[in-house]
Amino acid sequence: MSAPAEEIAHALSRLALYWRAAGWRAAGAQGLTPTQAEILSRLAADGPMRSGDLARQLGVSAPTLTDAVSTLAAKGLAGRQPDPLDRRAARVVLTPRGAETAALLPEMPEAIAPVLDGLADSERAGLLRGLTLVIRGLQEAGAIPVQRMCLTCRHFRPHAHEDAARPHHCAFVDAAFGDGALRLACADHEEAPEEERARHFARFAAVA
Amino acid sequence: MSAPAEEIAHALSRLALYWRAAGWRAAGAQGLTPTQAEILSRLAADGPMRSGDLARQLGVSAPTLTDAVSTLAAKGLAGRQPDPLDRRAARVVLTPRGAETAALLPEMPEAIAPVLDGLADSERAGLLRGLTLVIRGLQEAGAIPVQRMCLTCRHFRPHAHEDAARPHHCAFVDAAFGDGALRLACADHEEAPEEERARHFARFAAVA
DNA sequence: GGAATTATATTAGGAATCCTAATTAATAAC
DNA sequence: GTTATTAATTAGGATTCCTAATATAATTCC
Repeated sequence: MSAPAEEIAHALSRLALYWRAAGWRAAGAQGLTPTQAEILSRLAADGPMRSGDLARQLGVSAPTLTDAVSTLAAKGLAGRQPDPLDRRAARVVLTPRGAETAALLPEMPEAIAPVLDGLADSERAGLLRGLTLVIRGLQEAGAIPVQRMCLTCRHFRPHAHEDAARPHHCAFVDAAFGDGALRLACADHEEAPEEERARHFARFAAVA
Repeated sequence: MSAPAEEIAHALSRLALYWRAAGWRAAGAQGLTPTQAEILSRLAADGPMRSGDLARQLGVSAPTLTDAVSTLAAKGLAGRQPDPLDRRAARVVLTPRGAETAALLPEMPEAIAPVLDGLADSERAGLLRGLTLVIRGLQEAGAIPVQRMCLTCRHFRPHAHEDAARPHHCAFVDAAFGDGALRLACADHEEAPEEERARHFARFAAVA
């Protein structure tokens, strides 16, 4: 009855198709494919990364990632460095030109920005909250890699305040915030221990 | 300040990557690629369709769609029929084996169902509402094709009731419903005229 | 009615994605 | 020290996906 799970999946499916198609257009403007563009963006945001980590984050196999990095290397946008800690591993790094190109890539598809800006604050906050819960659930299930999000951070204090608009607290910046300010890739993230993560998640999800 | 548009885009981006990767696994179980699986699913749900419409719905170019249909035809899962109304056009149809295969494809990635089911009713409703608004916005911008969703349906009456839990009304089934029951691909959908669509959309979005 | 335009789909050509399976090399376990 | 295990690449091949060009049919404009 009140089970719109299929409709939500339907909606996510449509958006995933759109995202992919928009990725071709945006990346194509820089002479790249979506996978190449995504690699450049990740490296620009997070610094050099091991090949395997990139593959996991993009959800592709290791050989696919190797292919894409080789192509980027041939274009002079990325390179490989041996990892000093593990000589089996290779760290993928941006070249200066790769960093320049990454800076030209849009953060999101062109058409989506005005749509999101057109939503009411409460709509955006609710949407972000729901998406965050879904991502956290998929992480919990091992379906996607853990990211630097509030829900796994040791600085996160869900529902620490009475204020309904800003119930959560970030111990790092020592400030209250609401669902609208939830982060998915915070620079100050520090992974909380398993037990604490589970406790925070339960508390966050319970108070609907 | 309360502008989590970037975070929402971030979340959608992660989910799009996951969706694509999950699509490879699910389709692969039937010996298909994600594009092929998507074509079978669409045909199974909506009946024979013109090649161009399929390409638009999947967000790929016409030649890509032609490729995929040719591959499906070689596998004995789909075929082409000339369109009696327009002899330039070709309608893509499922073979019996194609219909059987389509029935085996999961509605959503395996890991997502328990996650969505684990959300509170209000979370699911809020998430669906937000996603519906985003999709409608992208349709309005011409970025994705219009679908058979409540927000474009002539039977839809947004906020026709006082009941906060079920404020909307569907004139087709003559029943009240809430955000959680919003449909994205309703079999009884009938496209409303432009003016009515805009009016409904404004009313739906305004009452947050 | 006939010519020009537009729309639908396919073909051509080629780069890149993406997979699984097999290989090489380095680390970890025993 | 030998045996797993792990990281990454190579090998091989089907498919995706693009743009540009082509054939055909429908539509529009005189």
